[in-house]
Amino acid sequence: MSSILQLNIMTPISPSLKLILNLSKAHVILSRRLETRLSGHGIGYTDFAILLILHEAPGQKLRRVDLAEKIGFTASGVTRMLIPLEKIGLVQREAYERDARVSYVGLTDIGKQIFEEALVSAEVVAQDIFSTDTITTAKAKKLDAFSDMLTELGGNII
Amino acid sequence: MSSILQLNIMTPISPSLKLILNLSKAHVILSRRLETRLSGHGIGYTDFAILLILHEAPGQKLRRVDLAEKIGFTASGVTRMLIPLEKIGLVQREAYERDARVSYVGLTDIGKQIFEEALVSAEVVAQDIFSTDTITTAKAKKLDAFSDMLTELGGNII
DNA sequence: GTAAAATACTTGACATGTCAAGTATTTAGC
DNA sequence: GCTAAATACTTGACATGTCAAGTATTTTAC
Repeated sequence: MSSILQLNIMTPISPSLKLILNLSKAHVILSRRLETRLSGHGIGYTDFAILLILHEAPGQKLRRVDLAEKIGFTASGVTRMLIPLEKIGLVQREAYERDARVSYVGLTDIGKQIFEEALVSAEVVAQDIFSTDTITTAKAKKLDAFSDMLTELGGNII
Repeated sequence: MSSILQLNIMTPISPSLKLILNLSKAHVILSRRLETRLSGHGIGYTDFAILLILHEAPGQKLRRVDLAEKIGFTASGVTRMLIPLEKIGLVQREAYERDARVSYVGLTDIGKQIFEEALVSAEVVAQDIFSTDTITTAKAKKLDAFSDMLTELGGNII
């Protein structure tokens, strides 16, 4: 530091690393926006994701370990997240007779109803975010390429 | 439910909503991967992001409120995250004589050194993630478009 | 068949944030 | 210039996860 004017001459941050950091921030911004809207239905962003995954699953139920893999949590995290959802009756535990280690999580009728109501709100937010007003330079066509990239990066919830 | 075979006939999840959920999962996967590598430098993923933002800031310092906006946290979150970083001497608090409400956070010499070492590790992970092996269909050329989209979605850390 | 390894899940201790409220200081409006 | 509003930051209480370790059950390998 011989110079008083500290110019940032070397900023060797690669585009790849920038992308990862920017993706994290985008997640924070977007999830917060959905969270706000979903709170009107009494559930959070993660709760919504869990309900959605169960809703799309065959028989609307899943092994906890598979749910964990889908949503990107640890098994422990799934156990923790499901506790309040079971308590308010949106999901229920189902034993698996062929393997006593396994317990399935299934969507209840109430859970399905709450999810479908919340989905409407979530879609409003999503459409708002991706309205052509806000997304200008990157056109709607590019959404597919964007989604493909996300999937390759591990983002394959649904 | 009159049918025994429960077909999922209606799955009206829009591409926009899917994209948001997949983006969140991608964040979890990617940040976990970086976190693992950064732990060897004694810092976490968020710590790294904070150090990076400060490193790129003019004078390598920032008001806490501006740091919060950059990283996408609440002001409270920034206060909390900075406590351990101050304690181990990677950042330091700097008073602002023109406004007593404000306190700047600046990178220390040690903080700069640790960051630059951690950056090497982070870049290795980033290059690995975006190596053409893993990213096949979406080519490296598309990274720019992807980054543009992220920026429009609020992902503008750097 | 049985011991060892693997798998599914839970739990205690803790990290990393948020939200609502509070303090201190500055700015704006009259 | 003085009061009210806005801004910057912190703090207590809490939510949402992780990690390491533990339990129970099943599978593998000999």
